[in-house]
Amino acid sequence: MSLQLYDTGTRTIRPFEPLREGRVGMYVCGATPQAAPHIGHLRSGVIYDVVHRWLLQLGYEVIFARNVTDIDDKIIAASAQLDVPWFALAEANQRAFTRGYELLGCLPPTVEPKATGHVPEMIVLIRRLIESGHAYAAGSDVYFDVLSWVDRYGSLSHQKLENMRAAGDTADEGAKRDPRDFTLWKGAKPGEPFWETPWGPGRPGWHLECSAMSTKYLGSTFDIHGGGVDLIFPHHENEVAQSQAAGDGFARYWLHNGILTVGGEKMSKSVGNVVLLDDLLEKARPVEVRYYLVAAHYRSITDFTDAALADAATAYQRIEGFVTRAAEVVGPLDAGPGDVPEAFAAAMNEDLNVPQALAVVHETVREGNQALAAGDDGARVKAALASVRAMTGALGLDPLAWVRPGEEDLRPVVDALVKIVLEQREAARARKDYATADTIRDALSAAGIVVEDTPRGPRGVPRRG
RNA sequence: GGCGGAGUGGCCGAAUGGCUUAGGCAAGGGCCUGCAAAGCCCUGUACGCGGGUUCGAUUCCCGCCUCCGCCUCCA
Repeated sequence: MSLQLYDTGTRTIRPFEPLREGRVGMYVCGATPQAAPHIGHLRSGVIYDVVHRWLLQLGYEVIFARNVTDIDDKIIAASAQLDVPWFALAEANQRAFTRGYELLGCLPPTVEPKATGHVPEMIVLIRRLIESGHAYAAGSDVYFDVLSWVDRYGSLSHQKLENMRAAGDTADEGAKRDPRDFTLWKGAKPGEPFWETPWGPGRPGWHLECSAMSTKYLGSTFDIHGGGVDLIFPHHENEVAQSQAAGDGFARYWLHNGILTVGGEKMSKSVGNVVLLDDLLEKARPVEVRYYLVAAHYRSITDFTDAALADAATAYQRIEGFVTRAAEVVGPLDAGPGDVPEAFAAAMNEDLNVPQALAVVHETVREGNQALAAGDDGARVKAALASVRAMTGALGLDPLAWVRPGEEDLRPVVDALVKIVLEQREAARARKDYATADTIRDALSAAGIVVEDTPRGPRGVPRRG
C-alpha cells in the first residue's frame, strides 16, 4: 500500500511517485502578511504539516518550501493606512503567522523564501519569457501573453480561455494586448517601494514570485504544489503557464485544501466573519484546535462553529486521557513509525483520509481502555499505548509531546503537592469522613485539578477544558 | 453565463452496489464508585427530491432543488 493523492491537474486520485526516489520537493503558497493570520490560514498550515509529517513517516527526505509574499498591493495599502513602513507591517504579521504555526505544532518548513529576496530570480524568469515570446513589456509593466499559450492556458483549472472574464485589476488596462493577460512585473507608482530591472523600477507580480521561488529551491520540475482551492484560478493557473512557457516542467501533483467557512460563508473582512487564533485559544488549548483543524478531510469545506470546536476538544481529551493513564501504568513507551497500525497507514495513504485514520486511533484507545479497566498492565496496554502514540505522533497530536516548556518544569512540583493532598483525602475516606474528602476534592477542582479514583488509587488530572 | 465541490442518523464526519450497515460528540439504560469523575457494556438503522439501470442503490446513470467555492485580492 503506497501513497495516493488527489491531483487537481488530472482530477483523479493517483499513486504518488516522486521524481527522485526517496526524496520529495513540496511547495506551498503561504502567507501574504498584510494582517494577522485567521484560522483559515492556520488550517492550511496544519493540513500541509500533516502532509509533510506523513511524507516523513513514509521515509521520504522532504524539502518543504513555503513562501511569504512580503510585498504586494494590500501590504502597501495597509501600511499607508497604518502609517508604518511596508516592511515593518510585513515583518510583524509574518511573525504572527510563524507564532500561529508554531503554537499549533507545525514543523518548520525547510525554507521560507520571501518575494523581496528573489527579485534576481524573477528577472531571469521574465527574460526567458520575453525571449521565448510569451511575455512583453508595456508601459512600466510586464505582462504574460495569454494568447501565446492559448492551447495550454486553463489546463489546471479546466477553464477555457473564451469563457474567462478579463482580469481588470490594473488601471492601465489599455497597455495589455489582451485583457486576460496577467501582470508579471508591476511598474512602481510614485512613493511605492521598487526594485530596478531592465524594464524599469517596479515590484513583483504575485504569480511570478511563486514560479521563481519554487523552482529555485526544488528544481525546474518538482513533486508537490499545494495551496487553498481558492488559489487554483488564477494564481496556480498562472504559475503553470509562466513556468511551462519558460520551459520548466513545474509541479507534478497539485494539492488543494478546502476552505474554512464561518456561518456558511468564506471568511473575509467585508463579511465580518474572520475568526482569529486568539479567539479560539480562549475556548480550547492549542492541541485541541489542531485536532479540530485536522479532523475533517483536507479537501472538505468545513464550517467553523464553537460547538464543533468543543466536540473536537472533548474527543481529543478522550485520547489524551487514555495516553496519560496508560503512561502512568506502563511508562511513556516512546513509539516509532513502525508502531502505526496498518489500517491507519492505509487510511492516510488513501489521499490522507484523516477522519478514517482517527477512527483507528479511537478504536485503539477503546481497546487500551478495556485493558486498563480489566486491570491489565502488561502487553495489551503497552501495545495500545505504543500504537496510539505513533498514530497521534504522525498527526502531530501526541499528548505526551504536547507538554508546554514551562509546564515541564512545574509538573513534578505540582504532582508532589497534589499527591500530599490526595493522601489527606484518602485518609478521610478511610475513616468515612466523606465531608472532608469532598471538601478536598472541591478545593483541588477549584485549583484546576480533577480527581479521578482508579483501581490503582486516586489521580489528579489537570482540568482540560 | 462558465468551471468545480457538496447535501449522511440530534450535531460533527468517513466509507460503501447487498456482507455484524465507521469514528467522535450529545442522549437514554446498565456496570464501577461512599457520591462523583474517568472508563467499560448496551440502545438508537441515516444517506436532498424525482425517475432509470440492477435480483438489489445512500453508493452507478439522467433530471431537479438547495448550498458553497472560483471566474477580481484571497489559505
